[in-house]
Amino acid sequence: MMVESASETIRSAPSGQNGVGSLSGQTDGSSGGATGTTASGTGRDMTTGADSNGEMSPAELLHFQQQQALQVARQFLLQQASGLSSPGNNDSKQSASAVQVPVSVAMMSPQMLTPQQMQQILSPPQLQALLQQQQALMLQQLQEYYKKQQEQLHLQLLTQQQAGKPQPKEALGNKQLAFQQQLLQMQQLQQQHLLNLQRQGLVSLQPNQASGPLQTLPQAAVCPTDLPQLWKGEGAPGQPAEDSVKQEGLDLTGTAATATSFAAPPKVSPPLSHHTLPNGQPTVLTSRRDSSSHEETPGSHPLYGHGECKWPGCETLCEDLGQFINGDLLKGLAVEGWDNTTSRVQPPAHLLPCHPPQLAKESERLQAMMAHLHMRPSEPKPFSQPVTVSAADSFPDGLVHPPTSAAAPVTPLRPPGLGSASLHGGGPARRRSSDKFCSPISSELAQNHEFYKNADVRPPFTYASLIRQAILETPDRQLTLNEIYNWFTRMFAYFRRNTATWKNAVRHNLSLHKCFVRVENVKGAVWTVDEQEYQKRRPPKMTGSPTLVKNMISGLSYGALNASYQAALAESSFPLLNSPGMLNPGSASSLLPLSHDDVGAPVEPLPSNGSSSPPRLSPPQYSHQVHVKEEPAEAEEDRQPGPPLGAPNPSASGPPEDRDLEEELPGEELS
DNA sequence: TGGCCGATAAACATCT
DNA sequence: GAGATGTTTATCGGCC
Repeated sequence: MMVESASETIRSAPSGQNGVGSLSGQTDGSSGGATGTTASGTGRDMTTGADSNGEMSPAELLHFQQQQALQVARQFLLQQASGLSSPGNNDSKQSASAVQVPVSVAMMSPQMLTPQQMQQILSPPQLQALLQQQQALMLQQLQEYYKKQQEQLHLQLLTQQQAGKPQPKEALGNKQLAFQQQLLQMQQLQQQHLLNLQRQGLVSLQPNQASGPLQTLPQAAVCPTDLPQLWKGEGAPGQPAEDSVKQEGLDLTGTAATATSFAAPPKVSPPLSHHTLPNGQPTVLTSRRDSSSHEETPGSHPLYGHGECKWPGCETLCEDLGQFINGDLLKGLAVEGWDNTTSRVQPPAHLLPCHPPQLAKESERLQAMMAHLHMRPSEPKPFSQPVTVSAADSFPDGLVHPPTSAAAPVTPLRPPGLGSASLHGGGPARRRSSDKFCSPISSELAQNHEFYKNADVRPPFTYASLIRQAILETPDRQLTLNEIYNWFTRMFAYFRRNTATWKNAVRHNLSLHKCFVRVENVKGAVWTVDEQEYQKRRPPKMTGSPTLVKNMISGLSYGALNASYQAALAESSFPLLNSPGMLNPGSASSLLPLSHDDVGAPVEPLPSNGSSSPPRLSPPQYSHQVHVKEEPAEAEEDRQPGPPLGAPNPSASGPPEDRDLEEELPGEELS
């Protein structure tokens, strides 16, 4: 009964995944209307956007940039996937449950790789790096675009002034309105993009950031561009943030929470109002069209509705549209200090500040968003998750809650670089070949240490692998049971709960597998690893399996690409990649001998593979591991005295030798 | 379909 | 006696 219920609990996780799929499908469907039909839909948006101002609208520019970046990313991923996805890969099996397509990436370019595949292939740091590059590029081009846009506006104004024909206020207001709409759209699209990234777990959002207006972040946030400077310009002189207290639709938490309900946007709110677009979902684009229609409709204005200005945070009461345009809307210019008589050739940001506090707020938001995208690895990152039905119900914020407080497995994310099976709530570790062959535990842990540390995701490794990793990470190559427990809880958020279950499993594995040797120490009993036994227990039948061979080879090539890509990304000063846990040679070297624990064993039975040394490993080490199983016991006993790294520990290296003889010597204990 | 492997649960023994 | 530790068995699911 207990087993049954437990199994049900485990099986409920995949259903949760299906929930993701269904919800994502929903969202995808809704987004498909606006952006899912990238080819045609974008084109429509582009036309509408171009209709209004005769140029590329911010929406389409943003869209275009996203697609460009994703296209590059996908091309890169395709190269990897071509090697990774073997015919027998689990993709086919995933397809049933992988119907879900997370919104943001898929909506931009549904062709080629799916976001899941991206997540499978790329580790979170890589994905984050990719996204950050994408964001940086996007922002840069947006910045250029707005520069041009503002310069054009300014030039037009100057021309009109010099011609002595002051532009009618209404025309000016319309011009400015169009630009403000574009600004809003850009912000909304960015938020939408960010939200979608959060849903996919590609970007984390700290609760404080989510709930708290992003303006609390320092101004000197890691901003790849000087866009905030441009935005602030001289027209937005450090407005007090108190004026921007009202955080309505743009609040990311709210957007996440209302993600499921946005499909039915309020009908009464103006399209560009943040009330209307609580989560910046693709309705932004739809609303763009709506806004165009609004502009065409006399007596209506996207920023005006229900007798008040719909500019976020303004809500100035206006009796009619004319009063709104001539009064509230243009008042912003006067407030800002715009002087039609002066010929200022200043950054045209001052054209915008109809409501300077709001502009400052929005600019701060943007800053915060960009700063958020440059999150530091050291920060506790409650990795966001794809919104599942159950998770969305229980965790409206869409974030992974602290594992210690999590009452139920959340399994928010696909463990990086691994198959979707790793997502199965209780079953990821049940995968055998794929995770072992394609994802060396040590390198995986080295790359995604922060991920597993903070995300309540079950590591896709067997208990034996984890125990071994824990033991081998120590200088002495030995750990007490309690220390192993501590390592588990320290390294994995997942193991901070259900302690009885996994601790029992740990003990079970320690006792069950011969590779774990119990040694009586002065401090008590410690556990060590018998590498030979560990390698022995590896399934040797892989030799004849072309699929596994291909997987393995693909994994190696992936490692090469991964390394090169990480190196390339490292140049972009991506913090995660420079974090000690990522590419730190020291930590990497300490883990290096272990990194092929899962790869080396499968590789080793392949005679021809000996030449193709894994890129991530130094040839000597690799060959060393290869010999572990092939060499006779006496040869490996020659190696035994010295662990791959660290000082040889007599107590650690001794027992394995005894353990090797254990099968013949019943009395296995040394003591 | 069966075997293998890993996860999980549980019972039991031993030790502190 | 309680808890931690260690061993063993049984069952189930995933994968090949």
